[in-house]
Amino acid sequence: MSERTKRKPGETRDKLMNAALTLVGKGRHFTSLGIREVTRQAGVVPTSFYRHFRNMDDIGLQLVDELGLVLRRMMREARANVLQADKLMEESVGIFISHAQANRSFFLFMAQGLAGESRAIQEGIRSEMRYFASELANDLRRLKLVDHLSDGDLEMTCDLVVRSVAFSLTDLLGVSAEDEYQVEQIRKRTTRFLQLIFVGAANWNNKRS
Amino acid sequence: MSERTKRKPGETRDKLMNAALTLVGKGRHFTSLGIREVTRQAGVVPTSFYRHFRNMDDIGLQLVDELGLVLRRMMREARANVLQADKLMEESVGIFISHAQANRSFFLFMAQGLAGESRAIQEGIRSEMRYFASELANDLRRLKLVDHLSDGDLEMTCDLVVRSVAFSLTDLLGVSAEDEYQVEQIRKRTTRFLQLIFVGAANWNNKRS
DNA sequence: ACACAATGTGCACAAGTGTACACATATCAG
DNA sequence: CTGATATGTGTACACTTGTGCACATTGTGT
Repeated sequence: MSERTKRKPGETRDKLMNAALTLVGKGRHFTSLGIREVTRQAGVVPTSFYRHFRNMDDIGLQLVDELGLVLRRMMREARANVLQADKLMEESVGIFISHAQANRSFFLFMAQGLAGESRAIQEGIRSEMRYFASELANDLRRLKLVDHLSDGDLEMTCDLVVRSVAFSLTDLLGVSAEDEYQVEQIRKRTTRFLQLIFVGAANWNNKRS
Repeated sequence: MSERTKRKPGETRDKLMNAALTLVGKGRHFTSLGIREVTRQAGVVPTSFYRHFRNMDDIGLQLVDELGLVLRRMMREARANVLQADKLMEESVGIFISHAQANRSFFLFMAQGLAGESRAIQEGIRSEMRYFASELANDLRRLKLVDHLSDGDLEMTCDLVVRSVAFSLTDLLGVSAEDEYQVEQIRKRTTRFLQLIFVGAANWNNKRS
């Protein structure tokens, strides 16, 4: 009946995760964050941390899960907006860039985690990327754009696409979102990368065997 | 005239840089290393650090320079060994993998630095990669393998190649060098990535306009 | 309404950290 | 050889860190 409860369940938990993300967004590296630092940023007493997480690795893993949600949202939007095949890559790259900017901290966290020091987090992020690549392969097959490729080759192509885009991420996160010129450069280059890859995929079978 | 001096110039400096590298090799992330930790590993008193470096970023930058040397050595070996064009990619990937394993710590440091928290180190590594890509472009042009590509397109292709290989690095560094099966998988996949890219490059002009 | 579990707080402490300062020793130029 | 300079060492201090413990507050199922 209490109209407004002073303490919602999981409130501090969210505050802590947001705090960690905020610090990452400010340029700190996740691996170098400490428990006290995070709780301070969250405006919470240090010991509260242990009510929700065992250690920093733990909070990292939970951030990976949330990262998964962000990626799914992005995929959903891409599927909804990319209708005609000819603009496929420009559109996709555009959607990717706008999501990366809207969730800057999340993507920073992702880029860091790929070479982070926690094997578990690393594996988590890698797994998200694999999932993303396989969904991409499904979509492409459904659109009948790549009938000439074997399943294995299609998977490889999508893997390379996802990697290339992920690498562009580090370019993108290195420039401020306001620097429109630089962002535009990155957009163009990433798009061309993808086009190059798909030209390769289109002519793949001719070469092999 | 002293046959053996007890203290060689720059000896501690090297010990410190090796110590930092060793710690990175052991799985620690460079950004999370502290001055005391490094000096301890080097078997040196903490204050000695300041005789050679201003702070951790400084030592990181000097490591980037040494990384440059490692990369040059690798390029030289590649140029010497890759003679016939048909085996070009297998050979190159092989050389890359063996160098990456021989200098594991250096390449770990490189992979970490790409998303590290020091803008300067990040920029340094990025610059090494650009240099590498442009040298690759020179070599390819010299071998007359890519006459149909404009300078810009060739540069882009090489950029994508370098990025893909760099990303494979994170795969490679994630498995132990003794796990031959996994290493072989990575070798195959990376080679196929490069082949795909070059098939794309070979058919690039047909597509564009 | 009540007891219990979940969550938040304050305090404490040992350990580790960056770095300043004064001093010792080695190397080198003249 | 002699001083100057570069390099290494020991001590010290103010802070920060992770985390254990006892206690306060809140939310929930019955």
